[in-house]
Amino acid sequence: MQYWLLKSEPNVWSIEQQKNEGLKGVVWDGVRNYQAKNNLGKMKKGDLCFFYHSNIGKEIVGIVQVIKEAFVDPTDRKKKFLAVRVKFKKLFKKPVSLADIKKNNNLKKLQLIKQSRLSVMPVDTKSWKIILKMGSITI
DNA sequence: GCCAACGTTGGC
DNA sequence: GCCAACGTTGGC
Repeated sequence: MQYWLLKSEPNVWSIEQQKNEGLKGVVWDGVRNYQAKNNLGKMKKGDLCFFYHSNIGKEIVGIVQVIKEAFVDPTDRKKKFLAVRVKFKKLFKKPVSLADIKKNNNLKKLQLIKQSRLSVMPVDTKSWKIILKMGSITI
């Protein structure tokens, strides 16, 4: 089991919309960055991902789960990039803001801080657990 | 709205 | 293959 963080602007794709799609989930497409693509390619069915709202909110708001491993992004005409299918899993009781993450010395290594432009990134188990606690949820 | 940090493109 | 110019993302 591997953990990830997915980023989206809530006015494009919010956790609420994700929730509304229910069990069938949504295709996570539109990624046009090689580093993000490589990460998508490593995802396994069942992996869990934090769902981060960029720009508006700037906080981790929930968790989604990978239900279909990487395939060619249907929106990519050149068929170079990948997409996965994810479904809504859980909402944070208390969203964990970027400011809170920055304040926590144990989360210094999160790529979210260093590489703010990357939209798909791995999260190590330790950080995952810390953030779950901060959001006062269990999985 | 500004700007830093990246990515990408295209001329050479 | 290098690098300048340009475009985009996202925090502030």
